[in-house]
Amino acid sequence: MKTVPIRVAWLGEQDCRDCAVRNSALFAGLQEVDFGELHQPIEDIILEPPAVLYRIGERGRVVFTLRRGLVKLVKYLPDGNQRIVRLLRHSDTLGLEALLGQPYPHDAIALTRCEVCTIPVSLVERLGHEQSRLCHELMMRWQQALAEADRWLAEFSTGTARQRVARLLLWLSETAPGQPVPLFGREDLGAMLGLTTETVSRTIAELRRNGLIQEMPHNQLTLDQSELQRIADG
Amino acid sequence: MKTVPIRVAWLGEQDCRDCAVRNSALFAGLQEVDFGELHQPIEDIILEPPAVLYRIGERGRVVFTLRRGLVKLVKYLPDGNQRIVRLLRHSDTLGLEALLGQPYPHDAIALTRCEVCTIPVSLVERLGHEQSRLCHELMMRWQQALAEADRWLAEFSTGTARQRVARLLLWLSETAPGQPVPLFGREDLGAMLGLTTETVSRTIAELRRNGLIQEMPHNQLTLDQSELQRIADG
DNA sequence: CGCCCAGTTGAGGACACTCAATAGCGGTGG
DNA sequence: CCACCGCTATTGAGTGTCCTCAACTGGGCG
Repeated sequence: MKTVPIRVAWLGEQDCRDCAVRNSALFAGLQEVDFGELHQPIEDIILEPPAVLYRIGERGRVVFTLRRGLVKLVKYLPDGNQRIVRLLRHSDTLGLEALLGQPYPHDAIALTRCEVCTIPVSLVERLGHEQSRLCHELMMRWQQALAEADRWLAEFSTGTARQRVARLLLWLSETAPGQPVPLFGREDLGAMLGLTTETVSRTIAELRRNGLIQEMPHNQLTLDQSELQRIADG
Repeated sequence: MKTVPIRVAWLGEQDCRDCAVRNSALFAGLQEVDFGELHQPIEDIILEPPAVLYRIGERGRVVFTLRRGLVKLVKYLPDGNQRIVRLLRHSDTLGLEALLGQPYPHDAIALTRCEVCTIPVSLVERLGHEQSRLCHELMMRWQQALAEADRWLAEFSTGTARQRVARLLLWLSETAPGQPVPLFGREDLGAMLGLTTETVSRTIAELRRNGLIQEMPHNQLTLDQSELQRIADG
């Protein structure tokens, strides 16, 4: 059995050469010839929200690359409240802790429909011995995660409710500026921003009334980027 | 010239074999024999607050190991306000970004008198090619930094002012429970906790009135650990 | 149809922020 | 040695934002 509790669909083992995130994924640094090594079971699965990738405290034997979708990393406070410490998106890596034999430090839960590669730790270790480039690539991953963590602290836990919401919406639109962004439950939004669901609801309602955001089908939003940026900057 | 702007004292090159943080430092995983490689200029310097280790945007060619003291990592918001995203302490590593050729993403500023090892990136790279254990050690560093970052978000940017202050004081006493903890400027405390200086001042004054903390010489505090823990847990 | 859950909206109050004045502390210079 | 200055911490009053508790709405689904 794997550590992936909910497997909605299974795309089958597939060659990373064809991966859509080839250039930004973990094995991007490998030469073509190295892919001969990849006859390991790298599985590609699809998760429907709110599927659980892993639970806090579990010791997994796989790391994940997120090919599509959004995943939240959740911690729990002494009083039982949840706090979302980060979101992961396209080409981000999850569960690097498994490489160090450490238990996962969060719950990882899909916020949208996700496409995820599961890569056995044993494979990474084997390749890592010969491929110092893989080692470098892994460090890049960690560094990126750290930069995001710092950004979350600085942007999403600081300022007024309106500023935080605006910044989060802009963050969500970063990958594809101008495109509609998915909006999720008020409870999740609150846990990301350190606000209550009611405050988030009110703030979003106000942005909508002022025309800074517009509802689209499928819970998608179109943003007034410049105006939101003005709010975000205070 | 080095990237260290303020060098108050220089202890001279020294063999990492004798380092006080040998077992927890970056090169802990290396065998005795490997130290033959270490005829590189690993410098050991002392910084007085508020000395600057590095500035945001700089591209350094050294990583740092903190042997003694506290260092703050500072980001700046669009409105110019600062936000301290993390503190580093005994045996923590700074500036890992340099290993990836990236600019430092924060200002790193000494909060207390600090003793710091500066390790040239070139040295780490050279050793890393042969020593996969060093690679592993580096990943541990990154993971630890990430765990701390998440913790800061969850603990110090959530809850009431009293809870945040209590958690920060407990965090400061973690390395040496029961020992007095250093207290720094209200402005820094505010930037760590996402509060104003006045609120921090009021909160600390109240804790003092209630006997949960006691002033000591040299800006040191003794804590009522259990009672503070009760507050921290809400 | 009616339940259930998520989102919205409202009223009231608590908490933290703002602005402002005061107090304490260390350094400097007369 | 003391007076003065500058800086930080403290304290106060008033305001605003966000939280709490509660009622209401609306869509999805059995």
